Amino acid sequence: MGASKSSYFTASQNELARCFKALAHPARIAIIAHLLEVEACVCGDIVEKLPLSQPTVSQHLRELKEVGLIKGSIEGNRICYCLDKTAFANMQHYFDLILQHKNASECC
Amino acid sequence: MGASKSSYFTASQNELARCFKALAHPARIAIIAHLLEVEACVCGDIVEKLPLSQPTVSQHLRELKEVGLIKGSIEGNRICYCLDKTAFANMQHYFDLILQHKNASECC
DNA sequence: TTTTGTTATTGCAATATTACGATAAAGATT
DNA sequence: AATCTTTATCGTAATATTGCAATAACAAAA
Repeated sequence: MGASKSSYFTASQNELARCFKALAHPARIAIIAHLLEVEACVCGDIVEKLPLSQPTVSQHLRELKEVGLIKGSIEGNRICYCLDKTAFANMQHYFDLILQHKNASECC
Repeated sequence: MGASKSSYFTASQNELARCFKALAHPARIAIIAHLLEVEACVCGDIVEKLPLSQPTVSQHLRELKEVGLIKGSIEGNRICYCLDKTAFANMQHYFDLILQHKNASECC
């Protein structure tokens, strides 16, 4: 019955899926787009930009942070978030591997 | 309430999230890995390789097909699946854009 | 035509995600 | 200290995903 048999797959397959899952919501795509554009990346700014409540944004930020796509540093009262491009580079590598793979896969 | 306010976001944000969602499960990562390795890409082969039932694999294949990451062609009785590398190239472009973006984002 | 083989679909139970009000936590301000 | 500001967490309702048995659909084989 139901939901996620992650123990059946390899660690790297689970990890990769976990990273993609972090990107699998438009709000988190929007957060990333915003962090890419602005210099000041205070959490409150993101809440204002998105049509979502503060707790919901905070939850999305946590999911992005948990897979390492963003970092947050405490600045007194506030928290400054920004992208960690290393994590994005790691994910890009997955597509490199697929696209560089020479096979006859285009059989259909 | 709950679950998905996709109407609040742009079409491209929703589309991108939808593609990432297709990759957000280890079984689908495993299917892609298998299609990359083998020449013969008959559906039944995938079912044998994965620790999941035939209906479950069929459902995962449909999700991959719906976002264009794989294609399926009918071969008499069977269906031959393979990767569509164009779709992967499109997704890779997202990471290109982020990584090429010159900003002071590393503020944390 | 009946049977067999292969894949898709349906229906449903278990689990996960999403969203937010309420509230907690903690630094800043008065 | 009391209050304000900012962010995180808890609790919970609504919705989505996952997995599979049962079954349908359909071509191939007998």
